[in-house]
Amino acid sequence: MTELVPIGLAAKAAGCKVQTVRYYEQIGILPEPVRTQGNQRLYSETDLQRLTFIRHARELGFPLPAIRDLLSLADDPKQSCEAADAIAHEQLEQVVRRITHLQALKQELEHMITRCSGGSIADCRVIEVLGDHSECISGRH
Amino acid sequence: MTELVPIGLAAKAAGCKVQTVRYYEQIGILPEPVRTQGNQRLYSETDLQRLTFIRHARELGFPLPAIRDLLSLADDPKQSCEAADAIAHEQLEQVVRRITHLQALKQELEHMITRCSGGSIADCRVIEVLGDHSECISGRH
DNA sequence: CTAATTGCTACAGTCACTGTAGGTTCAAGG
DNA sequence: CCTTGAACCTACAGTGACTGTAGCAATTAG
Repeated sequence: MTELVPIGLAAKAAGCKVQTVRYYEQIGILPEPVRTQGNQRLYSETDLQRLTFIRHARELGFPLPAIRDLLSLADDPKQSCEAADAIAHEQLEQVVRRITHLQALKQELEHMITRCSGGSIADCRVIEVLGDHSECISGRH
Repeated sequence: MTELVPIGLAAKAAGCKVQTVRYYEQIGILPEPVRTQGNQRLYSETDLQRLTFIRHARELGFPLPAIRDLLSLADDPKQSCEAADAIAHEQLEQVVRRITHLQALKQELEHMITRCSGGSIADCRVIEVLGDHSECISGRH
């Protein structure tokens, strides 16, 4: 008999909440696990690996549909690696795009903040800049 | 008579969808505008300014509750600038935190991708790394 | 005058969970 | 054996910030 763990321990091992594990089962990316006589879920080592895979991918920002694709690739080891590689590249591009976007925001926020001299709202640069797009550093997004 | 514009033009001017404008009214951060006899919304210059303010703040990543606060500050020009400044600083911190996080993700994705040699799934590094936390560059997040 | 566009309300759906209510099961201590 | 308390169960509502849809009514251009 291999070790079977209840949902609480499975969630803890994967670093997520109990509800999240049930949610993954509900949307069909985690298989329905074995149950006790009392109807409580018991997860096998394989189940835990799959859950860990999902959580790790989520932490890397992969959306669930992409993870679904990755899992079905992982389930079929004879398939080419290309598809998985493409998904990872797509995700990397997304991350790079988001970083670029956030760095522009950072610039603009810093610009806004340094111009605020700390008087009353009437001459607050933060409020003013927000109300006037022409004061943007980089123009329209 | 000042220029009053229908919702479509207001949305276009602010760079958002018509539904978004109605949504802002619904949650109470845009006032109910004047209507035509036929019950269609007409926006004044003041309304447009407020909408632009909201959109600009949203583009900078401010959440709506923060924008609500900024607006009530902006509505009362005698108040101190401090509160607005604090909200902007908070937002800047958030952005910086997100950039840091995304840069770590970028590292890990790149690491994962460069190790993928392009064979079959059986020895795909992308799949493997996702399934095994110990291969992370930076350990647990 | 008519057709196309734009507008209206009300509501459901998105993503990836998270929280809640009201109950049941399990493991440990007495 | 019994009880207590933690962990579990289902089912459903809520989050944020919109977005989409259905089924109409009003407006505008030709």
